[in-house]
Amino acid sequence: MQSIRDFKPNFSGPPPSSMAAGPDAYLQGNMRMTLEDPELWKNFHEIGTEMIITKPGRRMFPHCKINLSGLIPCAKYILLVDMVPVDGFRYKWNKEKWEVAGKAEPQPPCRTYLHPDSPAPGSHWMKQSVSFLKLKLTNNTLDQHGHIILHSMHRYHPRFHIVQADDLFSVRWSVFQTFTFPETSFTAVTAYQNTKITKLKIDHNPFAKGFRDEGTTKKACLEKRAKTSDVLIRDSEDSPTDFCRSSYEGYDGEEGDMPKRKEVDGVKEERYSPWAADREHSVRTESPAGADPRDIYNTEQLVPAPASYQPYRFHEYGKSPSPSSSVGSSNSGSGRSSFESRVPDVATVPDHDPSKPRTHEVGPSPCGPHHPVPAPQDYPGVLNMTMAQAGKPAVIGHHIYSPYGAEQPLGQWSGAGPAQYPHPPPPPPHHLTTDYSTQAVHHGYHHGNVAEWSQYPLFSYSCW
DNA sequence: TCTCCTGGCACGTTTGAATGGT
DNA sequence: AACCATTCAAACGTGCCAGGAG
Repeated sequence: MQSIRDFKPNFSGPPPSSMAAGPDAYLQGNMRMTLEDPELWKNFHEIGTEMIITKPGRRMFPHCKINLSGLIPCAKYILLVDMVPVDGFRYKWNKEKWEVAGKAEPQPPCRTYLHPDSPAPGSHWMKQSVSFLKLKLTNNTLDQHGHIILHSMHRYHPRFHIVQADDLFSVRWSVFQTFTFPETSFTAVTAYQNTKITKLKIDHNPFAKGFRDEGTTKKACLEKRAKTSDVLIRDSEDSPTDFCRSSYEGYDGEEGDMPKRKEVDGVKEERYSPWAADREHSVRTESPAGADPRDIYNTEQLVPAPASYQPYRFHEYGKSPSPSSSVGSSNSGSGRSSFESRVPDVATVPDHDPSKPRTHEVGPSPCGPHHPVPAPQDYPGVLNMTMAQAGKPAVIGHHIYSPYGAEQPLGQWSGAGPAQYPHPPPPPPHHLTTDYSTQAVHHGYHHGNVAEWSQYPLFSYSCW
C-alpha cells in the first residue's frame, strides 16, 4: 500500500491542512484517502489505461481499491464512486496512438456506485482497504443494473466520495469529501486498442491467465497468440517510456527523463498528451472552475501520483463560512481554502505527516463521552437538490465541476437538461436522469424516507 | 474501406453446495 | 450434532476473434 506521503514531492506551497491540524484529529478536513496498487495503476497509466465497457457491464481492472484514514471511528459514512469525463473530446486509436476524434458525445446518465458496505462506521472503512471490485462499467444507456454508463472512446476518471451519514434511510447529508487519483483515469473502449494494455491486463488480471504466454498456457491460446506475437514481442522489449511515446500523439520526445522530472515538478504533469493539451485549451476555458459560489459545500481533492498528470482543474469549495466549512475551521478548512484560493489549479489531499501517527491507530477514541460524535451536518443548502416530482422533497444536486462546463450532479437526477443527452431513455422507475441545469441552487433539503431515497440514483443499485 | 461494436467462444478464477472426516 | 477440510460443478470474469453496422 502506498501512503499519501509518497506523493508529497509533487506539490509545494503552504502546508497542507493535515500538517496544520490541531488536536482534534477527526475533523472533516483530515480525511485521507490513498489508492492501493498505485504502481499497477501507474503502469497502466503510463501506457494509457483502457477499460472495456460492455452491455452487460464489465469490471474495471485494475479495480479501485482505497485506504481511508481520518474518519470518525464511530460515525457512519457512505462511500460512493462516480466517473467524470476528463475532457470534452472523443478519441480514436490511430496508428498506435490516441487522437482526438471530435467533440465528446452528450454525457450519458451520470450514475454513482455505492459501496455495498455503506453505510458503515469510520472504523470499518479504516480497518482495511476498501475495494470497489464489483463496480461495473457499461455502454448501455438503458442499463437497468445500475452499472456506471460511459461512452466508448471517451476519457474518464473515477471520483471517490465520502459522505457522513447515519444510515441509508435517514441519511443526513454532510459535506462531500471527494477524492480523485490522476493515475486512475482511463479511456472507455469496447475492445482494447493498445496491445500493450492488453498485455498488461493479461499479465496482471488472474481471470486472464489463460491468455498468458508462459508455461501452462493451452496450445490453443498459444496458437491465437502466435498471430500477434510480433506485436507482443516488440512490446515486451519496450520500455515504459517507449509505451508513452508510442501511445500518445502530441507527446513529442523528452520522455527519457520525464519520470524524474515529474517527481520534481508534480504540478506540470502534462505528460500524456493529447489529454493534457486538450484540457488546457478546452476544459479550463469552458469551465468556471472555482468560480461558482454554489459549490462551496463540496470538496474535491486531487491526490497526485509521482508519475501522473493533472487531469484538470480541481478545487475545493471551502471558502464559504458555511457550517460545513466551519467544521474544520479550526485548522484544515480555512487553511486549505486560503491556500487554494492562491493556487487555484491544484487541490491536493493533505500530505500525510510521517511523524504524526495515524489518527485511527493511536490516541483516544473520539467516541468517548468527552468526544461526542458530531452529528452529520444537515444544513439547508449543504447540497443542492432539485426535485424529480412535484410535491416531493428536493433531490440532492451535487454541484461538482464538470469539464462540460455545467455542474455535474452526483448521480442521475430528474429533470435532465434538454441538450445533455439525445433521446434520453425513459428513466427506470428509480433511475433518475441527471439534472444538468444550473438552476438547482441551494435548495433547502429535508431528508426523505426510504421510498424517497430509493429514487436517488446514488442508491438505486443492487450493491446494497 | 475504415472504425467501432457485438456476440460467441475458450479458458481461468471464484464461489458455494455437497461430501466426508474428526 | 457441530465443526472443519476437501471436492466439484456452476457461475462469473476475461481476452480473442469473426462478423456486422454505419
